[in-house]
Amino acid sequence: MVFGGSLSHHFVQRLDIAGTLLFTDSSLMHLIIVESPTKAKTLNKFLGKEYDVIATKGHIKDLPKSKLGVDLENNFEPVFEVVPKQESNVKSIVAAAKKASDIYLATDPDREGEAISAHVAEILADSKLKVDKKHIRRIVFHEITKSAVEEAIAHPRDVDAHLVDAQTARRVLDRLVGYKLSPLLWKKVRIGLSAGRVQSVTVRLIVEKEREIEAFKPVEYWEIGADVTTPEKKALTIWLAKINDKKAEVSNEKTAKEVISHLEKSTYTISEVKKREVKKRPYAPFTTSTLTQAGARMFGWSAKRTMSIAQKLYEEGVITYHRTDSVNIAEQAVSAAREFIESKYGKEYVPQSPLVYKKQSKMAQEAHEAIRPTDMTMGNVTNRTSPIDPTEYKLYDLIWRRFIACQMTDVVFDETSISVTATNGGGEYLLRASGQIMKFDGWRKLFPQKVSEEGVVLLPDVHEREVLDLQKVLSEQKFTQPPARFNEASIIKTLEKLGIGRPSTYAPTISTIQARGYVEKDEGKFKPTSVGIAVNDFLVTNFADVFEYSFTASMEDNLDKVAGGTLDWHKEIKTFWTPVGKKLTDVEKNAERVKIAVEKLGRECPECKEGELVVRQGRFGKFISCSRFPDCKYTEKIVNKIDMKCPKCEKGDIVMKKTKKGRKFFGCSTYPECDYANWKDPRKETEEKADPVEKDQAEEVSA
DNA sequence: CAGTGAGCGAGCTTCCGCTTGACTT
Repeated sequence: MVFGGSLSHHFVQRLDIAGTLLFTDSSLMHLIIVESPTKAKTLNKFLGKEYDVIATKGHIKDLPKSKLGVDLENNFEPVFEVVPKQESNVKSIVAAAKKASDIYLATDPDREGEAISAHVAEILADSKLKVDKKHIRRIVFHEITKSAVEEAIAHPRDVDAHLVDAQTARRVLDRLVGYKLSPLLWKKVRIGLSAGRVQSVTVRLIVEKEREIEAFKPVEYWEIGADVTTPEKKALTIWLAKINDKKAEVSNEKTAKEVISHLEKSTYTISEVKKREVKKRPYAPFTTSTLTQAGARMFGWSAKRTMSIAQKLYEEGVITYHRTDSVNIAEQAVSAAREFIESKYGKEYVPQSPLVYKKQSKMAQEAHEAIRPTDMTMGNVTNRTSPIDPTEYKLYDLIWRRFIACQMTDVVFDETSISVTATNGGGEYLLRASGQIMKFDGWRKLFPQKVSEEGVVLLPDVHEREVLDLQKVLSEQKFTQPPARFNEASIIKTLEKLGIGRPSTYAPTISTIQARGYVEKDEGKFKPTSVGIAVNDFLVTNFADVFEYSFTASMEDNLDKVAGGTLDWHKEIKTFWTPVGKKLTDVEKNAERVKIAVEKLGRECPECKEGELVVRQGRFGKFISCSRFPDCKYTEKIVNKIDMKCPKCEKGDIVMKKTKKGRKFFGCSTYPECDYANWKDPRKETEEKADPVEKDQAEEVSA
């Protein structure tokens, strides 16, 4: 099967390379190497049988896990080794290459993808292949469509050594920060801790937010308004906006009482009625960041959960790749969406020209498309032999609606703003009411607005110079609120804005900082622990530059220079590491061991009767011990009982615990007498089998 | 998956980013 003009061209080229061999060995093929196995499967389906597509499943070479792998004495020379878990996969790639006449390295079109291609090329160069090294070429495509692949194959190039250098620099920098500063923490704070360019700054955000909250002083203010009626006896509520032509600021009870007494005696006249049309564009299609934020906001899911469900949808072929920072959409998908919208909702819901979205982050690499359904009609989800899992459907439906909506017309509101002057009671006051009425739903057809949302205030029909009857002056004392703690959605949003972390690392980073005991979730909000605060202050004090919020952004600027060939990567790393390395030696030698704050319980130690019991944080979470440690070694466990007897011994209570990695599990309180243990909440086991949707909600409540 | 803090001093912990299974006691 010949597939487009560009391929026939290659066919000729291939004959030149391999000569008559092709005619005698029909097993020789064009090999395409990609990263994702699902992508390989898709490509294998729509490329002909002359093509073989195989996946690297991510990086195949990396620095060793148990060593630094960077030679500080020798210009930061890194040691990239085949990743142990990838050995068998690498063998398959080499085997496939041995059957190939030419090889296309089609890993993702970004820094990491370029490095993977380089690593594949290195491994293949060391193997005995029939194909000449010259015929291992690099191709890139941003969409998994036939035309994008055809176009890519028509324009092969060599691996970009500068881009690979940029990846090397990034990798070496992260390794130096992680593997040099973590051991420093083991020495100065506690064993098993970790530091890193991304995780430590994420903890810093949470620690500093907590400090803002602690330092916050509520400020009193008064909200003042009036219930009035129109000449037609229609009710209307208006709110104070200006006093004597200045912004109304009522900050204490005395002023409030004065204003209220004036308003009670005032005459209310409508001074202005303004009507205007307001349009709102739909939201951009999902990226990893916005998808995980929506998963948290709409379903209460953790980023990890949203991503694992998205992974399944991707593997089932019903959505595009879910680890992406791009809002770009394949042209074919846009046309398909427009056709679908017209046939299902009508012409008036299709914009004149397709809507184009601009990247949300300056640091976005846009190696993939936005996250979207692969079939606009949902046919591949609804017409299945076995029905889709309800939880998967929930996320799929959200992705589908967000995408279809992103190519629909604006929602149009009539916005009315009524200004009312209140005079003759002492002082001159301006009060306002505003409301919106939806005139055309547009993309809101797929996201109906709830009555409780703003903009659905219905206003009576009124006219300028009409006089209103005062029914009641309204007043309420209020206080400004402290800033909100981060939750999963807002921390991911902030990281993305700062350019810190990547789509593939948002969820794992959140898991890591919890597993290390740096932060805890309290009703879905992140709070720093005493260990998190101690480690953060130690790192920020001693290595201010590295853990600055802007560090990653300036690193990226330099990596761009490396990628452009105007900066040598060794030089970049040397400039970075020289001062940090010096500081490290100094801190290692001179810094005191960090003391971690303990919470006092105000209870005497039952063993020595001298010390006070305190809550300490160990590697496995919190526990109670004597303040006189190490003189007194008394400890007490903090048990988290759930209301259930152990099903195995029927004597102990079920308690909730955490593993070293921070994963929750349920065990028997009489351990080690009884060794009952379960990953899942034993109370929910029976419900789960009965109703998978219920299970889903139950898990979230407990999470 | 059954602990924790300090310090004893054998051997180990740790990073970010790319990608999936292999694990489920």
